[in-house]
Amino acid sequence: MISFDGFVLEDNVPIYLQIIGYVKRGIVAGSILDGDEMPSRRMLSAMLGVNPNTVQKSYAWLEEQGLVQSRTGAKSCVRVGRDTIPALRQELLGHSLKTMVEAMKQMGMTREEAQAAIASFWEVEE
Amino acid sequence: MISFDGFVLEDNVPIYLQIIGYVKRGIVAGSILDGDEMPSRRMLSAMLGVNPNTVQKSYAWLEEQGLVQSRTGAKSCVRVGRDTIPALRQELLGHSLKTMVEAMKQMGMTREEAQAAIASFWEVEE
DNA sequence: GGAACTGTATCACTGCTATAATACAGTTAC
DNA sequence: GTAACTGTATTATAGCAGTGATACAGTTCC
Repeated sequence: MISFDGFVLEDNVPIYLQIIGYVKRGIVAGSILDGDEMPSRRMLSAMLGVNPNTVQKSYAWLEEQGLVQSRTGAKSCVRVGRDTIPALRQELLGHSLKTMVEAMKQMGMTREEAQAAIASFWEVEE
Repeated sequence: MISFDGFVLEDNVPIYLQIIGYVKRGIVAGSILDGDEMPSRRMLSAMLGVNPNTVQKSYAWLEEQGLVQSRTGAKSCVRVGRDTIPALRQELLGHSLKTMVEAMKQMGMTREEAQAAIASFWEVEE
């Protein structure tokens, strides 16, 4: 079952979007596989300390995207199709990079400075 | 006067935070200088197509941080102190990088892949 | 001095996020 | 079959973000 280890709540971003993002990034990374069981809504809400309705909202959204399949009474599970990963990768990376690069450019950073910053920060977090 | 050229509204982020971020990044980049005049609340709200109260909220917040000085009746202007820029640079870069690097790592990317992605994206946006 | 600007303040309203408490229906496992 | 889980649905509440309209006080400039 998906553990949600290392999941930390962030400010200024809706919780349901953070949950959706966590699952999407996990699928891209291969740590979440097709057929994997999601925690139940109630269990995840207890794990994260948020309301069950908030979790339900993110699950419903993931189901609309075809990434999760639910049956009343049974556990929900992940659905990863043939072209799911490339599409998600493009979506996630594109958005992150766009935000990031635009911010760095507006701060007056060069491409070399940006890469150096990434490199040094990468070590610190390791 | 600060032009707010190239400012584009983004989804899922409060507008007043986007305005604050734009000013902060401009100060770090040196495109916004000590003493520069801010557009009036009404003028900027018209330029961005948002409500004057939303702009007022961001200006009030910038004033609390000591980055903007306002006098009733006169134009507000930017205040950049001796250690403002390093502090802002640290704040902005740290937050952006943290979010970005964590997302990339969770997606299973290596440091080399991350830097390559930055590099290729940088060109596209140029 | 007066017109046109500036900042400041207040009220009401909508929509979204999140919480809270239930209720009902279907499944899984013993 | 029954208990304990699952998903689903409903209603109510609170707070924040954002819009809209309006009013008042101080400035700048002719």
